[in-house]
Amino acid sequence: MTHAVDALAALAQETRLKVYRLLVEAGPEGLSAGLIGEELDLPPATLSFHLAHLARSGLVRSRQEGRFVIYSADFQNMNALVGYLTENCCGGRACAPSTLRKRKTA
Amino acid sequence: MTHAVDALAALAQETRLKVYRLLVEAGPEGLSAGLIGEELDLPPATLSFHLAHLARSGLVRSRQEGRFVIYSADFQNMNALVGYLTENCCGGRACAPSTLRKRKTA
DNA sequence: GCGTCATTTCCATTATTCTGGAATCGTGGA
DNA sequence: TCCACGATTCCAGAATAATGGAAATGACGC
Repeated sequence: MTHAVDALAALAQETRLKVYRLLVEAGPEGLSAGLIGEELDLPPATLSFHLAHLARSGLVRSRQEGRFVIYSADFQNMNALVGYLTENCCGGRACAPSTLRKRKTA
Repeated sequence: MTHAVDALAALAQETRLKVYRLLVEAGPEGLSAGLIGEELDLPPATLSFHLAHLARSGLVRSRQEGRFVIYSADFQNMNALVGYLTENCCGGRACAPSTLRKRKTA
């Protein structure tokens, strides 16, 4: 529960959402902090603040690679979050909102 | 984009997340404001503030029914949000994080 | 060890959000 | 019309989050 709130709060901010989506697009290889900052044109302190926030939330991982710190999206945790949000949907009864069934999430 | 941030911000708060999950569980019929407040033990002003927030975000709908206002989860918008978050996953390349593929979301 | 470059921490300022009591609005029944 | 009740708005105080410059940390090559 607290985890979910943290994860959602991490994404509920324009800059962090941009960072996150950039990392989702980048895939498991991830991107260095520097590249992200360049791409989104952010001052280092601001970027670091937001990256730390995302990492704390579990939605993003970081690994050191030489002088760089590489960030990447944690797809498992994102998936757990989505699961949590739709848990017990419609109290187990047949679920009218059909759109929820169609997902295959490429 | 702004929509996504609003939706995420709406859920990124313990009380609102509880309300939302309650409504997901309740299904399309929804629950009256009063019932929600009773269930979660919230003062009316606080509850109203959070319900308004959720409704503004589009994740929750409200309809008047006699003297009651009934709130219900908007499953379509939630689904759109999830889609947005995983858009362009891994830049279109074969997607290593397999967990994302398995979802069928009952 | 020393300079360089990537990233983070420190800090103060500014802005935003949460909370809940009291007053108000709106609907329906008597 | 008047009352009762459900829900919302108003307001102000308290708490929390975002921003970015400057200084500190850490890693590598020489």
